[in-house]
Amino acid sequence: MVMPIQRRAFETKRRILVSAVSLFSRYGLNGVSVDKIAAAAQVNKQRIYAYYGSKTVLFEQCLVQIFEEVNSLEDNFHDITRDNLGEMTDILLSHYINIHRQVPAFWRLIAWANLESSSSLEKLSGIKNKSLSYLNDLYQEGCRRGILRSEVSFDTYIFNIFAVSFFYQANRVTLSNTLSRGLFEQEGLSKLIHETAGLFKK
Amino acid sequence: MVMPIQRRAFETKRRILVSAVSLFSRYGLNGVSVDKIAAAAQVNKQRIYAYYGSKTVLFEQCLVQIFEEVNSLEDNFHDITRDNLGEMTDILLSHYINIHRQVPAFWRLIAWANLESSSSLEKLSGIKNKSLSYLNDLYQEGCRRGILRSEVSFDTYIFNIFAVSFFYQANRVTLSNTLSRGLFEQEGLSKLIHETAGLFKK
Amino acid sequence: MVMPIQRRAFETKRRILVSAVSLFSRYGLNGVSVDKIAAAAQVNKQRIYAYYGSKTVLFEQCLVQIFEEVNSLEDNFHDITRDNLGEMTDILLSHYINIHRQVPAFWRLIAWANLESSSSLEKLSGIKNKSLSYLNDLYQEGCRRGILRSEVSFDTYIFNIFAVSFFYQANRVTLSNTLSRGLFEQEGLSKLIHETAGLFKK
Amino acid sequence: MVMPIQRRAFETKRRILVSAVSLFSRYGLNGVSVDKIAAAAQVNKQRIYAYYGSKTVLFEQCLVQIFEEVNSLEDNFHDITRDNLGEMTDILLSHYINIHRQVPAFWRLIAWANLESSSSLEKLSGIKNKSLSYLNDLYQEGCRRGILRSEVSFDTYIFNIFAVSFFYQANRVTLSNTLSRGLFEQEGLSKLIHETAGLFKK
DNA sequence: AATGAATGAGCATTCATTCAT
DNA sequence: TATGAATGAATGCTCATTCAT
Repeated sequence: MVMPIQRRAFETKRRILVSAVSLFSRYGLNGVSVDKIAAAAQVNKQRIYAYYGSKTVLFEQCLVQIFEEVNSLEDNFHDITRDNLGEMTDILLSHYINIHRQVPAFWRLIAWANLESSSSLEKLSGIKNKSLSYLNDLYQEGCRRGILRSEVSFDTYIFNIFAVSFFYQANRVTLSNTLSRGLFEQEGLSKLIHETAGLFKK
Repeated sequence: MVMPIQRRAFETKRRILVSAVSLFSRYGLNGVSVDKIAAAAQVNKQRIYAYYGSKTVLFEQCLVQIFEEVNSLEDNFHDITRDNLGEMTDILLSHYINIHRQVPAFWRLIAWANLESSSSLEKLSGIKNKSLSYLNDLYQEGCRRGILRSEVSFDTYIFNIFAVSFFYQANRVTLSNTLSRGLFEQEGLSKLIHETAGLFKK
Repeated sequence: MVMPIQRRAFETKRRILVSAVSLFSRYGLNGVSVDKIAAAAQVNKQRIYAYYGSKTVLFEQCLVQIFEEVNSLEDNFHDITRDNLGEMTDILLSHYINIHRQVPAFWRLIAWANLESSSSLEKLSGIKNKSLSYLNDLYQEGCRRGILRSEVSFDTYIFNIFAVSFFYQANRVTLSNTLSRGLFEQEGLSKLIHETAGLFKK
Repeated sequence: MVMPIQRRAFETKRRILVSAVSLFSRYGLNGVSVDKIAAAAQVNKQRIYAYYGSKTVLFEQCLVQIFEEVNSLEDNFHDITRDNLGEMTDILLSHYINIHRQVPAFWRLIAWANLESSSSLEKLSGIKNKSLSYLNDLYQEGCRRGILRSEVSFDTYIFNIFAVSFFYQANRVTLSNTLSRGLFEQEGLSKLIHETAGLFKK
């Protein structure tokens, strides 16, 4: 009693990707051997080359995969509505900081890619964050109503949010040695989020 | 006319460090072989082990080195005085973005360290940013005079500045594929700096 | 409008052989992968095993194939007749040198086979050169008439012709580095052919 | 009690070359793995790269080595003198056929090189056969005395001798299946040598 | 007849590190 | 202090061959 052939192949390919995301995010492109990915996926090494062509291509596919995964976690932005625009920034900051905490593969793969990729990663261009236009609409509404600062563009707004949440996770090791360590305890984080969110309120 | 033996050893050790900073920052701990560092420093490989013990220790020394280097570039904050507190944030943002552009080894080594270091990098603790207390004084003065927002702590202030400048450089590759590419042209950057600085003004 | 199934199989088998001859002659038994033959023949790899059993057997079939091909090119020896026996050797030398130039797969496969084959290549025994007896008759006639040297047997005669023409092509790379390079220009070749042919004339 | 370091290294390098000549001549560039050479030479694989750089370069060095070896076996041409010019060709033919029999690595490496080398093997240019000018002198003398055919140039003469002796060894496998098998028995060979030598006598 | 999936061994080359001088 | 020699384990990738459909 065997699996239908396409499904089996599909699962093999999937298993490779899952293992690769996990390993690449931890150790980076150069830190992981194809052998180890194959072992982790319980797959013959050759399958990796049959399905992905090269280690580098596999790495890029991992990036695409993690972006899609994280994108699909953002449906809950619909709890931000016209009625609680004042808390929008708090919600977004908390959301992204949480994402980076719960899906560390996200910031890690991004960081590895920025360091190790010589290529232009054009495959990512296709994965536009679908929430952005929705958030933009809300942001404009907030400005109109005088809740948010209309002299600050949405581009700057979202950039700051991304920057703060990414930086907070991605630079823990160095930051906790160079800035105050309190930042990484619950109280410090709350203060950071609250005060940063305040920056955008009128 | 030969160099005294201690001085010669010192220069050898130094040459190793300089080459290592350059190579590690570009290719990371795993991306660089000891052979290549030795070749770049025009030094026998064994010298590296004699002076630094292991590749990992050498990498950590590179981090310390780059932090010290960058710290020494910050003297010029003395052009921020009580008379131009309104432009303080613009100056700081521009300064750090410039540093990251001119000394890419800085953010790169930091990024590698955050990804690759399992250790706690305690050696960095010693290198407190000596400018911070000076900037803190200025910031408090700005708040008192009503130029800056007194409900925002200095911790949050400096964190945001570090985050924005680091993120801007370190995530170029992925950002230019996922956010607007205009960000990385002159006009986009000016807008980002100006609007971000505005956030901190009352 | 589909091909009858047997004919289709026949063509598949043929396509494999043609691609294999081309690749094996260029890169040898060890230099060619079954995958590449399959790709060149636009055939599933498994077909090769179905039709030929193994890579080695396929290689031997290529040898047989090229011998048959070259044999079929020799009909034109009928332009050697009793009336121009004096030019017989010139014609033969030119002919074989031309063959080796135009069908390099011939000498190459022969050379590979002599180097790589541990087996005795008995399959080749069946392919006797059908021109040989015809040429033998002409040679004897030439001897009788005093045009050729009757103290030289036909075996020696034909061996010399094969040797010179084969060696000329098959050792170009090393010869042009160890003997005179002029050999491989038009003039040098003409001289070689003319003088060698002269050896056999009385 | 250890060997002086340079001598030890020299022997290591030598051992690699000897093993490589033996293996490459038998199985060709593609048929031999660096691992096997290292094992045969009882040497760490890395040494091969330290001393020769790559498998290809090592192969080329093997060619150079075998040419030098064979060249050094030719001193005995001094048994050809002005007194036995009539037997010169017999002696040369026997000599080279013997060389190819006793040092099969010679013709085999040459054959592999002609098949596998994409490069131009310019390293061989340096190793001009030092006997050639000596033989040329004798040949001219033979012509003057009316023993040899003055209408045949030395170039053609030596080419024929090289061709026959090489072809006789290098094409055994295919020849014994396509021409008469008697060639490769003692009697057949004697006849071939005697009759071929006769071609060059007046 | 034909195909994609799968495998285990092998490949050329490089690595971090230690040894001997 | 400085160096070349040496090592054993990886590394990314390919191979000939077989299996399942």
